Amino acid sequence: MLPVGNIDINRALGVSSNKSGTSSGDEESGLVAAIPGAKSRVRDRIFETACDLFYRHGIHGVGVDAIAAEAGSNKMSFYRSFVSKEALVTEYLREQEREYWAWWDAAVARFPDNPRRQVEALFEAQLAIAMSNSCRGCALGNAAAEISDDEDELSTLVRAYKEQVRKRLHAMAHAMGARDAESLGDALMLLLDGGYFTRLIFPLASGPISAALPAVRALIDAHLPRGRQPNQ
Amino acid sequence: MLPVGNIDINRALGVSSNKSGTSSGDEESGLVAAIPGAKSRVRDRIFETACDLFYRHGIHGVGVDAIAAEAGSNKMSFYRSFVSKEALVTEYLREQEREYWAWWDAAVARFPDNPRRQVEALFEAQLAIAMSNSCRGCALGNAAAEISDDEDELSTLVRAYKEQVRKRLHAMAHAMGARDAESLGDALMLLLDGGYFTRLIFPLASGPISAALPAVRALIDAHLPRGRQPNQ
DNA sequence: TATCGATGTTACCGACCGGTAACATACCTT
DNA sequence: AAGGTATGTTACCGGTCGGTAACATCGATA
Repeated sequence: MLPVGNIDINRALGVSSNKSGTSSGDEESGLVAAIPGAKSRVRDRIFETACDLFYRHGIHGVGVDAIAAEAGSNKMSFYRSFVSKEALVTEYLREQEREYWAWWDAAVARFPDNPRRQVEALFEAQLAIAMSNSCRGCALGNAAAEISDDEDELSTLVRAYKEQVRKRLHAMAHAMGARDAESLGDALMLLLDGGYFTRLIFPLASGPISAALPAVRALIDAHLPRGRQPNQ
Repeated sequence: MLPVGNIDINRALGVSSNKSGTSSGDEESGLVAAIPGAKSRVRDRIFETACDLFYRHGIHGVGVDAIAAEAGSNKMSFYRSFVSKEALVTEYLREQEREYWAWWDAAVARFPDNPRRQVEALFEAQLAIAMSNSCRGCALGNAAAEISDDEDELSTLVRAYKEQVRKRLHAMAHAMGARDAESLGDALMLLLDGGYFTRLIFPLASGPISAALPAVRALIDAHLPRGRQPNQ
């Protein structure tokens, strides 16, 4: 019924969603049994609504009926576009991951040759997002908190994502010439995820998340070879 | 059916649960309408099972039928001890908070006059818990991730708990004479919660959580007045 | 032995869940 | 105007959910 008011998690950085034309030429051969190739306005609307609702109320907290209704459609149209709720959830997580990396890359792209500034920019961008009212931390991480360990597909997806985060932070720590780069990268990850986690509870930036950036700087300083702390 | 195999989150530190005698004298006047005064073996068994299940599979992921069955009882006996599932959930969160502070106090008690060592001991204890197979991070925080914001009672409870954590860390940072004690305390909280959050995904201590303690030390050093970094 | 409280058992309720069938409409294309 | 495609509508299914009623059983106590 009521319009969604969709505020995207990465709106703050201008990362575009999947609004690409979906031009009506059918590149997928028409006889695909599964639905994933389906292109339609309803499908897009439903998917966006689902993403929004999942993020705001949790995956278990939203039923397909509610999703379809909030998208101004109905359950039957939902099942014409998605084989099951679980398939939708998987797609939701994948989309979140896609948007996350787009956001990450955008934040980092401004300082191609300065890994230290890249890391700082990352935490600046995180803080910027945290200032949004609709921010509820990390979508993938929250999903991990509510799905049980034995839901293999989902938790594998989330695990792979988190491992990517870790790998990238390791790489950046190494690139800036840090002693004990792995340890620094891990510490950065703790600060990052700590920010997401606490943002779930504390409104806007009133929580400890504001302390992330100074801590990041101090930690990097502590891991840089004596004598060259400059670079910024 | 199968026995629970209850491994408590704070078993690692020897913090006892609510095993106190529950001596059969009824201090509560018998005509209390609500159940909370009820004392019985079944109730305790059900409650412990519920705590275990909630922690392992999430609150939405466990029904009262499953709880009662796993406790070797049945739904009817459940509702003789708890007014509703929601009431049980509230009690679960309260219990988790109680156990958490007991754990915290135990970790900190060994160094009554050394706030820096206290903080370090806290993170050591966290790492010790993270080594347990059954560890799934912070029970209260996970609950926050799966309940929607409009569940007032629960989220208020979690918020109060997190604010307590923050307050205590601020106090400790201040007590150790840190410059910018609030910022240091917040950074410590980010590391702490980051550890809980990542522990959800990474098995045992293979995740970034091992980097928490060194980072804590480096951050404290950076916040201590020049000249006196000793103390350990 | 009689009684009473705590517990187990069965059956049930209404609500909601994920998912489907059958049919009606509206629109776009030719 | 004709046909097809996308969408809406209604009704339904089996299962599970939180929650309750009625009755049976067991054990301690008096």
